Amino acid sequence: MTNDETAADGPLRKFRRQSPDERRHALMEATLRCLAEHGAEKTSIRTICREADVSVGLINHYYSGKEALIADVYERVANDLLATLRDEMDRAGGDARTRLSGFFQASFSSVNLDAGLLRVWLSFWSMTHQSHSVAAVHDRTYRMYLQTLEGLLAELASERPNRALDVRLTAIGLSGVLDGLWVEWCLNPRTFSPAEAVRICEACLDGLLATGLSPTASADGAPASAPGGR
Amino acid sequence: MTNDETAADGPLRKFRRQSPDERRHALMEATLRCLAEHGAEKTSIRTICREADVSVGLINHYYSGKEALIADVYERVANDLLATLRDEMDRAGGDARTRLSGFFQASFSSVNLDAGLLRVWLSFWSMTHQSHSVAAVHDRTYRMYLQTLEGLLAELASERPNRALDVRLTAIGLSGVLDGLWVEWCLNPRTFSPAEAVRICEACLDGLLATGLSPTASADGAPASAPGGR
DNA sequence: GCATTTGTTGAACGATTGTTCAGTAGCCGG
DNA sequence: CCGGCTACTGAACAATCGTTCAACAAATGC
Repeated sequence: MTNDETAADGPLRKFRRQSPDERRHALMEATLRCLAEHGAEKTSIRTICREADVSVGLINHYYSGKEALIADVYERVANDLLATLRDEMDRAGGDARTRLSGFFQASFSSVNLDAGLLRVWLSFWSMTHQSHSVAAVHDRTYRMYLQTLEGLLAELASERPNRALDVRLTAIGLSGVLDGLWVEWCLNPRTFSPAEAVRICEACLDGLLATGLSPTASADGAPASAPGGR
Repeated sequence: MTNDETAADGPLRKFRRQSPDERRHALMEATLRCLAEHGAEKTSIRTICREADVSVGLINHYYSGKEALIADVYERVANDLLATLRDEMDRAGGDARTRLSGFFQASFSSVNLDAGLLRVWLSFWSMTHQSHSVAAVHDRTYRMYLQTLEGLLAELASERPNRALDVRLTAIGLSGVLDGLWVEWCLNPRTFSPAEAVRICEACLDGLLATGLSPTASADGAPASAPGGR
């Protein structure tokens, strides 16, 4: 079952040589499955190798260590996620507001709403402290994530030139709601539904757009009754 | 230095007997320091015992295992955080809107903005999968956290009876922004400032209040241009 | 002062960790 | 068909993991 050799190969072959690219990809996939299933704490070199159906020594042949492997997986997972979100966003519609809604809905689609996926991201985040490379991957991918949101918001702002809008802060706020709700849903799916999460994001976006979060406002965090607070 | 015996005790005493409550408290504090410093992966029974200046066997005398100890720490940390937030909130002012601002500011005060503290929470969250008790602590404490926000929002809604407001969903949204921004700040403090985080929360709150998130709205997550959207 | 209670120790257990490296074997050019 | 390259194996390593438990010692009551 774990060995999908063609039948003609016979039982004699001990292993199959693969190109570095193929093998690296297989190792990353196996690592991903292990992280999702057991979490970072229980994911050992041996667990990964058993999942990938290779021997313990192979990982250190392709990677300098466990840390480098996981950093590589992080980069791949983050890029895949962003690509998926962008696809769904573009599929949603033409104007910026509709595409933002598509972004929200894709964020809370069944593909992403998985406790295993949360375990994967928690593993990455826990490693940012001990591993420079993992922290670097986080910075790089999160910046791209923000840039995607900023692009949409800039487009949306140009459609409504009468209002000022701090694109950077608004994007940060959106990513905050999205991430926060996603984490909480994965930790306890019974608290709210994905559809409710999307509605919350829409409402927050409207609030961020109305306020504008203009950079000219006072720098300190004074509470100050909100200007449009009625 | 680690032994603060009174001078008269002399160098002969090997250890000091303590009451179960004292010892349990000391073990929890030591565990907290270890989780903040090294993360869950590198926090072993031996690390904790060295930090608490006790022998390896003592933990299993007070707790059924590592898991039970950490669940206990989780409960304590979550309760302490909520108590602090409530204090700062009440200190902020009288009306609900001002107290909510106080809640925001306390969430992003220097006490909470610590990468070590994030490591602690990541440890807890990663364990919800393998440990029933840790998951139970999360459910219980997060519910109390939500109830605090819901109380403030209900109070705020009663001050403005003309608008409908889904208190539950709004509280979930707020907790999402707060958590999401907090996690992201701890992962990379250079992206935005605490004061900016507070401003974002205020703007999101205004948006949530304006929309009302009334439960009568369509249940599906249809984008639909927001009713009050200018 | 002595016996009792029990908080505390620390050696020892088997299991598992990441990494190393000498050796094996699949595959490709000849 | 055969040498050579190298992807690959897997035993072995030292270190560390969580847990156990018999022995020890500090406090308490007598």
